[in-house]
Amino acid sequence: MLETSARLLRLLSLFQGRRYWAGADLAARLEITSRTLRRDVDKLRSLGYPIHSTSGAEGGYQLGAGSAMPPLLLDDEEAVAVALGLRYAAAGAIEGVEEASVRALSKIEQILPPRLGRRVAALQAVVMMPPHAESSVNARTLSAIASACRDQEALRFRYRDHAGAASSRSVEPHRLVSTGRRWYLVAWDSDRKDWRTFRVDRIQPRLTAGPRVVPRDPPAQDLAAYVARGISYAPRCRARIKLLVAAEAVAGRLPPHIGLIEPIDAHSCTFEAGASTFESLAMHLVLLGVDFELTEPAELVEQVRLLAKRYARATAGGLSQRVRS
Amino acid sequence: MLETSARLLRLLSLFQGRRYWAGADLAARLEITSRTLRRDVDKLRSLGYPIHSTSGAEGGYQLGAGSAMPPLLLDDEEAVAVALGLRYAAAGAIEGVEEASVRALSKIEQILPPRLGRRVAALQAVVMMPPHAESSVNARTLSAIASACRDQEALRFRYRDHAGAASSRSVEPHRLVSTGRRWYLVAWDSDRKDWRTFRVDRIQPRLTAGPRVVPRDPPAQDLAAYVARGISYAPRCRARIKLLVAAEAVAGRLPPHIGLIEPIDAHSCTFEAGASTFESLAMHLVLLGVDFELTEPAELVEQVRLLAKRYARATAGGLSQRVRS
DNA sequence: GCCATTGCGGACAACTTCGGTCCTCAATCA
DNA sequence: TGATTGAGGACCGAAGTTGTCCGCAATGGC
Repeated sequence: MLETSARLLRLLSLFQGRRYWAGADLAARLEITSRTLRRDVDKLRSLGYPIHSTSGAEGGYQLGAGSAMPPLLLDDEEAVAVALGLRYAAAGAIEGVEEASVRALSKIEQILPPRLGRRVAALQAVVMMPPHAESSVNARTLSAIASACRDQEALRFRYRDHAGAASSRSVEPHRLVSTGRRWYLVAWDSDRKDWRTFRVDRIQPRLTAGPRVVPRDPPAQDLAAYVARGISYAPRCRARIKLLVAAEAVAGRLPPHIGLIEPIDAHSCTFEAGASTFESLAMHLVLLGVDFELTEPAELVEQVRLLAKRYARATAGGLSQRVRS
Repeated sequence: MLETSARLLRLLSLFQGRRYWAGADLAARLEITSRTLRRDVDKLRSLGYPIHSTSGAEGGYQLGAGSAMPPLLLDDEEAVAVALGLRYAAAGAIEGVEEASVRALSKIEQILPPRLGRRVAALQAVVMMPPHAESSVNARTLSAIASACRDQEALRFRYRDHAGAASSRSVEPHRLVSTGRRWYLVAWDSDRKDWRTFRVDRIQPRLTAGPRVVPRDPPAQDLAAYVARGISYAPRCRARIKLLVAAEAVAGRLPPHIGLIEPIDAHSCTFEAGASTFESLAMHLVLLGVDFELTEPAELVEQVRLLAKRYARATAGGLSQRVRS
């Protein structure tokens, strides 16, 4: 039933536009009887979307926050805003989500209607990059490379190596890696027949998209570590923290370039971490969301205290979670 | 058919994760025969999603950019990145999309699973606001107010007026308006029984959400103009530009606070615009996407030339639009 | 030019679902 | 208590779904 599918999508979209809906209103909007509406609501529920309802006068339906992310239905303006926000985040303005931003960006740019793409480009042209992006990376370049990685397309670009010498490269891109300060592309160099790591800010991609290639086995399991070794990146601030949970419980909960988790026993482990500032180190610690013991260094202790306060303030002003007043 | 709807969504999500898919792969993923896959593809097509396909060896399917925005299917990481990027954009970092950002933000925060909401809050606590946000507005406050407007909920907050005197307000929020420099809330003050305009950066919202209220007629049709009058906001840079299209053709194509469109005749009109810098004025001009005549002021002319160049550069490095290499 | 590969889509049949109608029940609030 | 609103069972005709089988068309390597 094509019409049913479309209607479910419309129903979701209505719920994203407004929180509360009376059953009669929804039924009228969708041009169905209220019985069918109830059935549709049931369908959404059985698809995993938590729709609360209340009886009586002033009753109605409301979509709550579930355990999984429902599809986001954006109008044109909103899509442009999201694309711009992601470009910002991907450029390094928001530490900790760079890789996810690029992934989301390549998703949205792939399906963004051309007329909206033009608006994004126009707005982007005037927007300044975040001040602390060390070597500003073109969001479009990032997104293009990310797409090539995802779609397994060969890529040709001009590259300026650390000595300043320019060369033309032809590669099979494998993955983008962000060290938190810079972007790197791990790719198989077709000419040199070996894996290479490229700094993205030194890449000038060609317009032409290459043919599809079969994916190769990556040069290392932990690409973040592979890149880190290759570029001898030495974070200024380091610390060893004892976490009061099992190693498995935190594995994969934080970007891998942040630090190493090593088990001590069944309910504690060591977190060896490095970052460019104690502030960001403290943040990642808080992000882990587990109990830990921390005595030194003093700077980190202080930062964690500061963060705890900020975090409290930030959450104190939050949205209420009530179902109904 | 519930399963069919869910499968269509999964199919869309697969397409957003990778561009090219062989029919057999898709069918295997969805555990259906290739015939059913073709039927599903047809369904998506008839729902308006442009899915291209190619025959022959190495053939396959690919989702292109259509004329409408398909639902965005994000994983957890990506959702967090989007929420953070939007908070950034809403805070004024990206001129021109503030209102859309807030709308998208309140959409996504409403359905964001709580565990992701915590991550957003944690990351947000460490992220600095954009440097040029004149009076920094808490993204959470903005999002809370936007939700209240959308859901027609009464709102109580503490307000510090321009003299610095604090008061407690109880309002029926109507709409958020961004002048490009600051956020304002247009609301019906329940105590004073009149419309009021509040500067959002002076609002300290209460946690408790109020009861739902029936929407009132707004105090003016053009709320942006209403707010602008109320705050006597005088942009430093002004210009009158002759646009070579009918007034109707551009109406509603740009944020209303930017300027006024007045018809001259059937194929031209006057654009009276103001902005804080000639640069942003030039941007909005380019954004209109129509032919125009511009001779003065000289600063604006220069900015438009600069912008045209930048715009060209920005689009020159773009993603290719090919269907297949 | 041949041939393998891959997508296209019609036809069919067994089966499932859909959606309107009609009904009773339960919760909520004035 | 009564009005309002959601919940959901029963029924039934109409409509959609899916796998199977088929021949056709486009593409690219040999």
